Amino acid sequence: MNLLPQTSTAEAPRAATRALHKGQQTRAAILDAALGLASHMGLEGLSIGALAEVIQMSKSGVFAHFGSREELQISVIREYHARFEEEVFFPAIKEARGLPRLHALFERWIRRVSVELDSGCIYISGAVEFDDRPGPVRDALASMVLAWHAALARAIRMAIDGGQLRADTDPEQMLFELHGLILALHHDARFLRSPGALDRARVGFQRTLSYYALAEPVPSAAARSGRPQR
Amino acid sequence: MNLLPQTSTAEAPRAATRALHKGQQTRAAILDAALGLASHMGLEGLSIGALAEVIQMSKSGVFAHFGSREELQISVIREYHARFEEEVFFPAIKEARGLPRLHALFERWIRRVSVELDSGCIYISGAVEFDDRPGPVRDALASMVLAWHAALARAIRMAIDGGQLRADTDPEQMLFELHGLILALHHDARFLRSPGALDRARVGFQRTLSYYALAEPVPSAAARSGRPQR
DNA sequence: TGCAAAATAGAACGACCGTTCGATTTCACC
DNA sequence: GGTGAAATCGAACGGTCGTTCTATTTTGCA
Repeated sequence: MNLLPQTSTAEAPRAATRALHKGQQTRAAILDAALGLASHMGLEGLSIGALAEVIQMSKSGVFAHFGSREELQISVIREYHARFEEEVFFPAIKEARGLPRLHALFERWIRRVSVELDSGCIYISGAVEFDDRPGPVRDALASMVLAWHAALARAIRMAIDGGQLRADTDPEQMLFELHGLILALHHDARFLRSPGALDRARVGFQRTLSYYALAEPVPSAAARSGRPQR
Repeated sequence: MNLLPQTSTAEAPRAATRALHKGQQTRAAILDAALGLASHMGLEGLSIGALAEVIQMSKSGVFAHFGSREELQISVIREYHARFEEEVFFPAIKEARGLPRLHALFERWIRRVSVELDSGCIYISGAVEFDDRPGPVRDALASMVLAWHAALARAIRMAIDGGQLRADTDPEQMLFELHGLILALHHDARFLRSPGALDRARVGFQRTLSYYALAEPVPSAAARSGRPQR
């Protein structure tokens, strides 16, 4: 059973048996604060000065742990990835293959995105911030997102193989639509503060499922009356 | 027939009959460049210095036209709104009520979002940038987005009244799902640079339509086998 | 053509940014 | 308990930011 990519928190000491050295535990504290800060201000809005103030450390003290702002951003992405795995992926993977697992993945994904307290989804905000900005940060972000999408596609494919979804289901297409529900949820809940968004995402999930679980291929009936203009 | 909110470019001169005074045409040129810049760097990344360089003017010269950066951002939002109206809303509203109009709205919306040359959608990037930041910029953005959503909901409602969509269709729910397709398209096309995204959005639209145009209420059949964990 | 008004330029401001460097403190281990 | 290494600090750097002033140029109209 394959997981998302390597979870190891970057460069762990060779002898990882001993308790955390001082440096690593403050580094963890910094990352924790950075994660909260980045989810509010975005990865681009994350500044070392503001971070130092939250942590109650000197700017240079914080800086020394990462060597550059870019490396800090990447570390934040990796930390988010690790938490995402722990809160969404690992619990859901324990469910039985097929629809139960797919449902668990979606339901936990929904909750991760719609928490309003802290932590807007860095995958989503990062995708918008870096869609025009090549570089290592974008690469790190993209690889994490792609890994997560691949995990979802795998779950969909298992439901197909198990006969719970139509055999002609295109996993990428279905994933596209489910991902859309998540993004709409994020938009309506976080930006518009629309209270019903969470349930709309759930309804959309059931509606999508009800289609791909159907027997006959495509009820193309009345849908084709609205045609494109060219 | 109601349009999106007032289109008037902010404060036009009382005697608007005459040709544009010098100030207004440079203001228009500035806004044009600002729009291009903001769609690449985001509204928060839009800086007066960079803008002045593009326009080949002094920083203070640019600044004088808006009085503050915030007012510049709001002006950019209004300008984007006007262009969005012109490229998406007005042409589509000429189509016959019901599915043809709804389809035209969606198709033009899709194209507006997926152009890769310039102009990422400011509605989408702005929503992510300002979902945690109250203030006049966020308010302006939200009111434009809500107006656009209201226009779409109206089009959906007309299709229901015309008998082209099921009578029990929830317009807000259907809008939520269509909006999700747009957001997924924006994500996959712009961030992941996935080439098939445009067609996936179109397929998703037809699939959504095929459901809401169906006769019987809900084929709840096999869809309920995956249950939430609480 | 001349003149008030509008538009633009240029320099300067305080603030924050990421980063560097050398001094100093704190830690881990023999 | 001492000692070398690791962690942290504080000051300073060059740069960009939005904004404010005061000149200077350009415009529109009598």
